[in-house]
Amino acid sequence: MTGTADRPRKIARIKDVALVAGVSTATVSRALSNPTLLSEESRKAVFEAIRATGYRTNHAARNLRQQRAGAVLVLVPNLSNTFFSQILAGINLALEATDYSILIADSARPDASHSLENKRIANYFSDSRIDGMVALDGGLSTDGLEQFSPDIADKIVFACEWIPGEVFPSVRSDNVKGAQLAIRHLHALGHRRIAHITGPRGNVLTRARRDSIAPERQRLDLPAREGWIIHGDFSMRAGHRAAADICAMKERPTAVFCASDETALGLISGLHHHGIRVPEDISVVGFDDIELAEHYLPALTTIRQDRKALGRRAAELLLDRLRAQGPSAQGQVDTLDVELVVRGSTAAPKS
Amino acid sequence: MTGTADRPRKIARIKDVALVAGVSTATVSRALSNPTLLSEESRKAVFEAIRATGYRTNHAARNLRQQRAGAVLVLVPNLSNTFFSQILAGINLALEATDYSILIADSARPDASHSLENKRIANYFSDSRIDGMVALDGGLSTDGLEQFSPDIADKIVFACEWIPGEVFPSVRSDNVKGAQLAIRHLHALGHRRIAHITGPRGNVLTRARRDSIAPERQRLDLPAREGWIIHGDFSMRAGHRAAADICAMKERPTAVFCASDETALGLISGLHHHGIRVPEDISVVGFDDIELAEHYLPALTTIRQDRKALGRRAAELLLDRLRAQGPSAQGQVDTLDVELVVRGSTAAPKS
DNA sequence: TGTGCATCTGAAATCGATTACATATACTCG
DNA sequence: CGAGTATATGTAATCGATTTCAGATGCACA
Repeated sequence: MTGTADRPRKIARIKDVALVAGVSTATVSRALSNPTLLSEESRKAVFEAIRATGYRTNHAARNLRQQRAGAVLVLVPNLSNTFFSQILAGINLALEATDYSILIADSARPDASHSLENKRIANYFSDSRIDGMVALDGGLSTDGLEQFSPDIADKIVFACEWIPGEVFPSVRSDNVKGAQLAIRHLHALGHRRIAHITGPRGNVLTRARRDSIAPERQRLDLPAREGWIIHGDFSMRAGHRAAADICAMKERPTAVFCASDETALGLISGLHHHGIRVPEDISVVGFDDIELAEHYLPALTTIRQDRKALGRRAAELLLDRLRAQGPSAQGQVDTLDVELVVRGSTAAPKS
Repeated sequence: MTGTADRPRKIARIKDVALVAGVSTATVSRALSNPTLLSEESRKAVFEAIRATGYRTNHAARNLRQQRAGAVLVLVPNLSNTFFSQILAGINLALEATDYSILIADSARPDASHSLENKRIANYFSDSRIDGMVALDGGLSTDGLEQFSPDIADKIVFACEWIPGEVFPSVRSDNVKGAQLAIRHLHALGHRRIAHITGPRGNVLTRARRDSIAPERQRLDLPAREGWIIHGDFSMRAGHRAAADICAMKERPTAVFCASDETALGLISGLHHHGIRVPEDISVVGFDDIELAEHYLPALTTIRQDRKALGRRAAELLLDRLRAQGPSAQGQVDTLDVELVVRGSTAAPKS
């Protein structure tokens, strides 16, 4: 009692369908790719035969003939980092309706050099395993990418991060606005001494967020101290460590804008260990609005970026490029809006 | 000034290599797959030609000929859920050395029925897009999977979750031991009234963890109340909501064991809103040891499961099965150890 | 009636590798 | 020395689809 009907022992090929339908394989193929070409009669016969045989297209054969791979690579800086799952979800959303599969690879290979790493990526292309790539890692070295032939460069889109000065199109959040919103919010609450914990050195997001602060400080006539820019790396640990630095300052800031939510949470935790309360003693603003931000104690005031949309847009952009024939416009940048989400970790400074 | 050497305008095929090396395509192919078969002379010639032409194997062609797909599907219940990225990282670790690509798909399709969903998965196989699958979703309905032909059933491995009573091999954490460790730890601290917030109804992990509690309570002679098993769904929100329930109890528990860290964190946050302190008033234990657990306020006592190892083992198991010829042993279960990590969210009960 | 065009279909080439089979050569051993 | 084996290589079939090209049919119109 395993099933209602006997299953064919072999998987049906297009030849079998043609046989059953009493037509040629060409006709079956056309029925699938361009049904209007066929007469009503053969169309019916073919679809009936497909149903009867349980036929499904063999992708390897199709891809070989059509000189495509049918897959898109998503290059994630670090798969273990939970930050990227939302972006991945967005990419998946855009691609699951298409006949492109998603292939993932982790670009964080501590043992491999940059050039080796880039070779590995290029190989995905030349192996004809992928047709295009969504890169989440702005840290790819330009050297290696230059070695990509120009038509491969047309098949890469960056999401979230990007390579400064390069031609690859990218989708990113409005990091400048995010930083401005954070500073203005703190300023509006009455804060003047505002510190910043940065992301990792060399990262484009680090730079975009960090460098937006100085002009904004100037505009609002806020003081600046060198020590108020604290080096971090987006991690909780970085926030935790920064707490000690901040406690040791003689001119202690009353508010800290962190380049990531994780760092903000680590900071709050670290400050707590030092007996400093948030937001009573120090206000903290994050960046990202990860799910946890809402549930932390205190709930985190942060800059929300829509990671799912980021991934989705990037995938759509890539699809456009893959479907387009000739070389496409270079350096297209798609900037997604961010918004300030005010929660419990910010308040007016004391006194 | 675009590069140092001219790049061939067309991608080299095996035929080109053969031409350059002065051998047949068969010899080139053998040089790649089984070099010892060749004479020193031709081997050298071939490799030299490969280097000269920049030849890379076309995977579509190879896969077509070898009747394989060269990819493995990872079925994730919900890509947005950050829980799975570590497992994914583990799977990646095991597969990146092989010539299998990782393909991901999200099984959370609210619009689709189970049978449709299962069809979609089966299609990945019959499309010859994948050779095997690592499923992280124990919620796959058995109905659909029964429709898979037996040889497809040989190509599925479960990680983390599993389908009770089914033949698919699986890799899982020792959920029973985890629950026991949690209860014993609380008992050792002096707690007697211990509540539990479960995972989602119908989930195998929910059941495994929940059902391990009663025997342990009995063994330790701890009281049980019906209300002390609170229905949840692994989410923070569930923990948040449960806080209200707990506060309303006339026989309030002094400790809560949560089926997930996220729920535990939500609970702590919720309890805080009600003016109940952790661990002073109520102790809380989680399950998973997500990165955040260490950095929360208070740091979370929890059961650590090695998600990366989970993914890695599952992938290795799948590889074994794929490489094996005939049908393999059914129902193999690989249980990974868990450990108790004691942090700040548990303490002896007051008075 | 014949020409021209539109519509539909099939035969066969093609994508790029792997591999079964055949063959050629060298070597071993009775 | 000849049969038998091992070694090295090439020829051509093969995987399963798509697509070019050509042919067949039917119809409109001069």
